[in-house]
Amino acid sequence: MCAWTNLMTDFSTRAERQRLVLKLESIADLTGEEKQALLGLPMVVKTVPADHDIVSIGDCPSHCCLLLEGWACRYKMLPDGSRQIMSFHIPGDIPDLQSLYLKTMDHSLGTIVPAKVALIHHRDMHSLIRQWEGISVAMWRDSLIDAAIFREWMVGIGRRSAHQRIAHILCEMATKLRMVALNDGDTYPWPVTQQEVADALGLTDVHVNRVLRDIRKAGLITMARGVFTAVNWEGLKELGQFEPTYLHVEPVLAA
Amino acid sequence: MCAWTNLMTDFSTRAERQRLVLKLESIADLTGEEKQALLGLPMVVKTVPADHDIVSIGDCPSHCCLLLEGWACRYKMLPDGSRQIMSFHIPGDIPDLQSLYLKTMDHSLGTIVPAKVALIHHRDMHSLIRQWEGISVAMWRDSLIDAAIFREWMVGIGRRSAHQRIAHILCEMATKLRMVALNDGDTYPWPVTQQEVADALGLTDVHVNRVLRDIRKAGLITMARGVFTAVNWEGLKELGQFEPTYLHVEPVLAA
DNA sequence: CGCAATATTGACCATCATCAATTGGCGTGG
DNA sequence: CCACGCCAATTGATGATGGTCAATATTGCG
Repeated sequence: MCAWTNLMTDFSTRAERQRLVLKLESIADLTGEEKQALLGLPMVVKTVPADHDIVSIGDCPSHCCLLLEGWACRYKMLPDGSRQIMSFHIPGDIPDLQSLYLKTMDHSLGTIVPAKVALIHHRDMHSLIRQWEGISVAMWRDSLIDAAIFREWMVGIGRRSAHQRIAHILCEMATKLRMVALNDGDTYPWPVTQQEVADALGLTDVHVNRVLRDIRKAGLITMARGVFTAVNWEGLKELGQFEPTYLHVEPVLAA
Repeated sequence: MCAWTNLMTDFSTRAERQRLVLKLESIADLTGEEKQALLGLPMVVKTVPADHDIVSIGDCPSHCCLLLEGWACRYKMLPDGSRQIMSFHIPGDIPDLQSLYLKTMDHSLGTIVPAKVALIHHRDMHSLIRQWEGISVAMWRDSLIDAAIFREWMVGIGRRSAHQRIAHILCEMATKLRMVALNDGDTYPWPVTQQEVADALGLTDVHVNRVLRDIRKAGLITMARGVFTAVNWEGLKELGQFEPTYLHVEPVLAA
């Protein structure tokens, strides 16, 4: 049951294909030819409502998906009905790149808010990777950075307090949003419910609520109506022990 | 401070290079030429004592490491001295493949017991990947399976009880050991201390001890002197909610 | 305006952490 | 061969972080 069948469909605009170039350029160097090749990549654009799967566990997708608008998350359900969210994704991300090499999805990818995604056929992606070294390197780096973020989340869930975890994820998402210029000053979009934060951090919604109140009262952030502001960025970083090395934003020094 | 400088060093034997072929064949199809290419790969063998880093956080390695003997783990230390282990590795694994594309280590790789590793220069690995499609696919799959295991651990630490987590990790390691024929019947090597299990699962050593006692008393396992036996494999799987899909051992159907 | 989803707060409780002491296994050296 | 010492395993007592259950307030939205 793919949520996007029967939904609005269109061919991609140039601006949308440009998004992919911008994303990959942020993680590896690309030649002019490589950028041209990316701009020629066939993509089909679909919209997906909030809280719907883009790809579900057990699926064997034939396409990768580039997130154009909205937020998504990867998650797994447990037998008792609880959920673990394993990553949040923002525009520019390619959350199911892995389906290129692992046929069966071992988790689901769902929207958090209404989203627009571009579907890229595996065949096309494979031939691009085969042909262009720079694109291949960018894809490698992207999925390895993905894994690095998983590891950092494990550290948080395993060894950090609830206060530290929440501060940390705010820092992480703020940094990721800044990298693709999706924020305005110290203010960031925050379309995630407290229940979703709880599912991401191994907590309950009730506890997330209390901790957010503490962090607000401590004057580190404000948060309201889908927006969060880092009032005291240094303090927030310190509370969350945020050290962005694992995001590997280091200047990319060619292949 | 590389732990292996000044330690015993040697060129690899054919059997050791064969290990790499076996590992990669277990995750992707290789042609005869590709296997030959792998057997020709220059490797230098080193021994590393127990509890020493093979690569440390912050390092910029010039080599990848193939684990030949012993167990290793990837981990991060926290400011308060606590530790999160993010993966266990057994012979055949290439735990720092990521250093091929991400210059700086964002975590450390250390031994659990005395180990023997083969070092492969990035240059050689890169040229192999560039030249041989099958080897490239195997490497991709390997690092994506790695990421899938991280995600599964997140699920455990975030949402499973201590009993479930411990049962789950026993199932996982048993399955991995069976895949490379490192066990004997229902008995598996288990060189990991309770403290290390605790650091992997986000628990304390004391609690791991109590939970292991429960699981032993329930007749699911026995564990002693570096060896563990699955007495009731089905029961253990059920307790741990172990579903090995995420290990992607599905029959590999060509590229 | 009214419903539904989300956020918020309170009271109580459980899992797991902390602190501390004891036991057992095993290698080493006298 | 046995005593010593070290490390890991084990057990007990107590406590704190975060979970559960439940009620109420807000907010967004048609």
